[in-house]
Amino acid sequence: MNFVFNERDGCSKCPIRHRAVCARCDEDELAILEGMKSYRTFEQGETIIWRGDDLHHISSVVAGSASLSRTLEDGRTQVVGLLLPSDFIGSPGRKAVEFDVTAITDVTLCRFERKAFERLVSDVPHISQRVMEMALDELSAAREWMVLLGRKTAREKIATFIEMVVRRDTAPIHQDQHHTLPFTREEIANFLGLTLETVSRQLSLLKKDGVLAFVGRREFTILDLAALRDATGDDADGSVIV
Amino acid sequence: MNFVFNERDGCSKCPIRHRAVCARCDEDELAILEGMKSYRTFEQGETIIWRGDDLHHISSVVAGSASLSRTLEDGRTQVVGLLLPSDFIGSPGRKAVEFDVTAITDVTLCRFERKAFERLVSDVPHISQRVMEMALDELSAAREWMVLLGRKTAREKIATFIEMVVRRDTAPIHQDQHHTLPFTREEIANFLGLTLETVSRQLSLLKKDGVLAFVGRREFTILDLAALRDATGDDADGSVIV
DNA sequence: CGCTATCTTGAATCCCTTCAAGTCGCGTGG
DNA sequence: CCACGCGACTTGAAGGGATTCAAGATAGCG
Repeated sequence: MNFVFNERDGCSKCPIRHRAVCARCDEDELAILEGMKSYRTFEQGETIIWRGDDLHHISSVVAGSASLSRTLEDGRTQVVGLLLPSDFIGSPGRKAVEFDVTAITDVTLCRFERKAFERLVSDVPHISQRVMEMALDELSAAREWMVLLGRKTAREKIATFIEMVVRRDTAPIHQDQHHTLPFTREEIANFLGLTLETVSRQLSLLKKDGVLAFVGRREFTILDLAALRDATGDDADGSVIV
Repeated sequence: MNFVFNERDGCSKCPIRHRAVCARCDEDELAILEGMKSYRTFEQGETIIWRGDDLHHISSVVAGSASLSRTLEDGRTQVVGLLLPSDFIGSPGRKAVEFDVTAITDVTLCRFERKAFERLVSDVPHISQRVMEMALDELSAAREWMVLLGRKTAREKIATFIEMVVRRDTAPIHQDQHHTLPFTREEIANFLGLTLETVSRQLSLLKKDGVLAFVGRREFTILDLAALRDATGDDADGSVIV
């Protein structure tokens, strides 16, 4: 299941073939997409598109990760979404993007010219069905995050974040597994609506409380999964309804 | 353009005909929907569906308004969305709802049995296209709200909220127009991630600063639109990208 | 006209931020 | 190989904005 991305390969060998906007397409439809797509890469830290920029393409993240964020005039910034492989950038029907998109790691995008993609949305039901599914999933995730931003304490935010990172890595979650934080303290802070100092302090507290153990600054293991779950503020059952 | 809802009328006379999930449907498709729909009403304050409940229907709000919210174990609650006429409740493809849905005013829903609606999503492209559009719009709105919840001060939150309420009423916005807050202080607080006392205090401050004038507790006019805009923390241009 | 839910205002507290000073760790170049 | 330098991180102390707790005021309704 571990594909390595190679531009030369056709769509059928694409690592996100079964999760991206093309997931429901059959071979014939895939052939159409094949003729329309182009790739572009961005380096870590590079801005992929600025808020307000004209939206020439609808893109899917093939490899790497990116963030969606908004920065207020005085510099406060809030991350409103993470884009992982298979997630898409840009909305069909919108001429501009509403958030800054920044490459967290090196990123490869599979892009479609926007007008052409909008025709696909009209003509190929499998496309609109899949985009609908993905948008509804994103919407759920965004609302879940709103609860965190609006009502959770710093400790609960951090615990929820750690649990999310770990769940991305492995399912089901076990104790004593090794994990890596793929973000700086500042990125975590902008994601959780905190300052980087508070993030640092709360991580230290979780460490002091014997919930997490750190090896270096980014590598950690969970020592007490129950305590971590408890600290999230969510219901005991895990709060994840699929 | 001001339809009054009457169950006896067919879909073509429905007040949300051109905005709801059926917006893109032609007359033939509408005839199918006509045979599948049923109405149900809820009284103000009534819970329409609880988080975790089985989702038997996909519904559209025809009249009235409802809120989507989550309540943590200790009672903290966060409103994650407002449902106004034409907005839908429930996601095709999901067996349960993830948030509590509560009637803010008396509410009338137009409902489709979920399984049947999911077949529509597969068979009628105009449905999936429209749901896709609506989900993408909701997603944008949710992300915009995440910025507010994560990074704005109490004053900025209140100013943004007032501006939103006013924009719903009238476009373009003028000073000295009369408006009504359709929520209690507590509902506003749960929407903004604040306490009701803070909401009250900030409204009093805006009044003292000559930005708003109140007639009673819910009725107000804008005295200084520029100051209100300024207080939102958003860019001068209004931040609304369509 | 009085009752009650809603709202306002005050005072104390607390959690997070801000400001400031280090420490750590990693890559680079001597 | 180690010193150096710099970005990332940690920790402390002070400050502030929002919450909490506690009275009252107001308005809308029977």
